Amino acid sequence: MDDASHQHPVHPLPPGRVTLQQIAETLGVSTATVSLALRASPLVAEATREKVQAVARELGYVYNRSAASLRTARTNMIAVGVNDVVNPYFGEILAAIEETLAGSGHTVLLGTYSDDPAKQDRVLETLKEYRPDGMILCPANGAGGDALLRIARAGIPVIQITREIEGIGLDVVASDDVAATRLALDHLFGLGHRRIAVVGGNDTMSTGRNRRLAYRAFLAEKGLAFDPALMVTGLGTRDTGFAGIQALLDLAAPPTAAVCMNDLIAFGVMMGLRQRGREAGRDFSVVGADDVREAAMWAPGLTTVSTHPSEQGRRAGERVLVRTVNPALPPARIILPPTLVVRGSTGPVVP
Amino acid sequence: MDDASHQHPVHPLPPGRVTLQQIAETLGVSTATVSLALRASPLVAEATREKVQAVARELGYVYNRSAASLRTARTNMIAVGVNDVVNPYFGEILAAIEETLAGSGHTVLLGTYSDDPAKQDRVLETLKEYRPDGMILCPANGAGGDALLRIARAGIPVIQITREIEGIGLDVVASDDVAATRLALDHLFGLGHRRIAVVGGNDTMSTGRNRRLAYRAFLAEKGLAFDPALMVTGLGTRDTGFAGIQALLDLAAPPTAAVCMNDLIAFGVMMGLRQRGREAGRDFSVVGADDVREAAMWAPGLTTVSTHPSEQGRRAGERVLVRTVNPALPPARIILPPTLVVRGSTGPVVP
DNA sequence: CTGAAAGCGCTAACAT
DNA sequence: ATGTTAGCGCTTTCAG
Repeated sequence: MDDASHQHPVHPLPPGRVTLQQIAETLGVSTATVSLALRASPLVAEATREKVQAVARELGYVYNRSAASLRTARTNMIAVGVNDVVNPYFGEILAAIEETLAGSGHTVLLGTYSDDPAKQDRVLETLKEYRPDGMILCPANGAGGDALLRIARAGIPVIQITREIEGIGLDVVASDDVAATRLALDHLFGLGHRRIAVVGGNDTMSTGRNRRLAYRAFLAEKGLAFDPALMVTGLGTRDTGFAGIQALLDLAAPPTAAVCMNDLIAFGVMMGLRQRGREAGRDFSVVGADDVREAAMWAPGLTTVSTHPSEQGRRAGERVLVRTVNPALPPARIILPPTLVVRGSTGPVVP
Repeated sequence: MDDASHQHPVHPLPPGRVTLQQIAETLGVSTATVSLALRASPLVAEATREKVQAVARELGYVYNRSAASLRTARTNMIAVGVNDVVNPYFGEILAAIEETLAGSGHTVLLGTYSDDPAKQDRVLETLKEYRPDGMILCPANGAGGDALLRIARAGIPVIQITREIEGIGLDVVASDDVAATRLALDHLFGLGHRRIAVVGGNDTMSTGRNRRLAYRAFLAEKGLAFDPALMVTGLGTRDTGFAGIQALLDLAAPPTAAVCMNDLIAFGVMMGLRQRGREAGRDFSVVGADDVREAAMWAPGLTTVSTHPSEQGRRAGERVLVRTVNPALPPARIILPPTLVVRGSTGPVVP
């Protein structure tokens, strides 16, 4: 009787894939042994382990993580959701996360949503179906907490990064927005600036809200009047900075300095200044935020408040792994202290 | 008799996850019906479909892709392997790939390997185990074709992007290196430059090799002597450019212009020039390659040969999906024509 | 239009 | 130290 012709009554899937089973049959051992041997378990004899691994290599065996995941309910994937990977800030965060996770055998599943809450919800829903062991997310501008909470309730650890939906009780890794704002404003104040604009941000995300509140608190503290015309709302793009500085310079009483929500905005401001025949650091002072690599490369170099993006990524990676092991941990807010980096784009006020 | 206490003799996995089975039981239908209903199959009655979807939502059901993948041998994941996501060139490629794939229901699984062939091999081996439906890879500098071929032989479509291991018969999406080099050199030659350096690249990857050959061919064609001192070897980083231009300016007969392997190198060259009190476009001409977003933002703007990174990403994404559907397609080389973008960093030769 | 049954490839009890 | 067995959650024949 020809066994081979009978053992697979239907075979709709592409044949030829090597499985544990086949290794087991080739060697006349059980699949359990092969499974253990491939994972170098001490339960299996040295000699068998070597034989199994040799045959596996010979047959071109490739471990099937889908199958293992179904059994173990772990995927070794961590989903990362950010707005935009071209933005160097998110690029640095993503790179740091990827590097941290790779070190402990985890792989990044990536989703992006361009600061669009509806798209964010769709993307996160999909990522969830892959059953990642955890997720690291930067909430889209204006997004509510529902999507994140649904994920957490499905048993997947969620780490918020950079921005936070307040009060939903999920881990956060971010930079201290209030401290960052104060660092920038203190620096400019010390240089003699009194009319200081804030460019970018809005009140629909935590960073914008916190920093704008800190700005108003600072003004109040120094006895300076708040002028709404000095607060330019906008997303964190070069365009926001470029357009923003034009409007500010057209004011009857223009500012002498600007604090920007991020470095990209600051680059836009510096370009806009140059177009108006002015030079950052000489005629006008500009402070950025984040300290992306590019900030040091500009001429003049950009004075900025570093929010340590790589460090944020690393910490978020570490945190998600911790939560993977111990899901019951109480929520943590890991708020990194920002640092002022003084370069050439700021200088004493000119009358 | 209490059924609930007997139906699961062992239950080592965390309980409480909602499955198809549970939806089926709640409604008194079969899992097959639920499965079809959730995917909106026309085989199932409108009314049942609605009931099923309502219950699914109510119970907080989350589709388990690991389970589906095990059954269907498709994961809807595409693995992307690049050297470094902080590099804006790869950032743009990655973003374009992600966007293209998301449009057709595929998710990106990310791996990076910092131009290290050994790390590349490890990363690719891991990515392979997730059984992505396809892979888009930029080979590490100096890597051989074995790793890529092993993946292809395991039945996973492989698309090489930007760089290529020649002669292994796998799809490629890239820019025309020879044309790019000619575009840059013709531009400089037309401006009167005769001593033109080439900064960055090496002979262990296709782009470097091709462009350096094209450089020598151009010199020969124009009857210019080849001076090895004008060919600076190095990776595609700002540092390579910064150090490279210093060495070039120290030469007894320094060049009057430089063609760089990519924009990052060109930025480094421009910084190095500035440090020596020279200005790109006035005292020395610099041409980059790739046209990353940042190139337009410099002052002066960088003249560069665009290799259309977003377009490469988009095409690679489309190609991998095509191959997913039809794996037997003959290998294609999709070579995009580069474009010269003239900005301020080049000018007539100064004596 | 719906149900029954088998099985994707792996791991974890448990038994030997 | 190794084998037996069951089952993770889904999709797909095939029957009705």
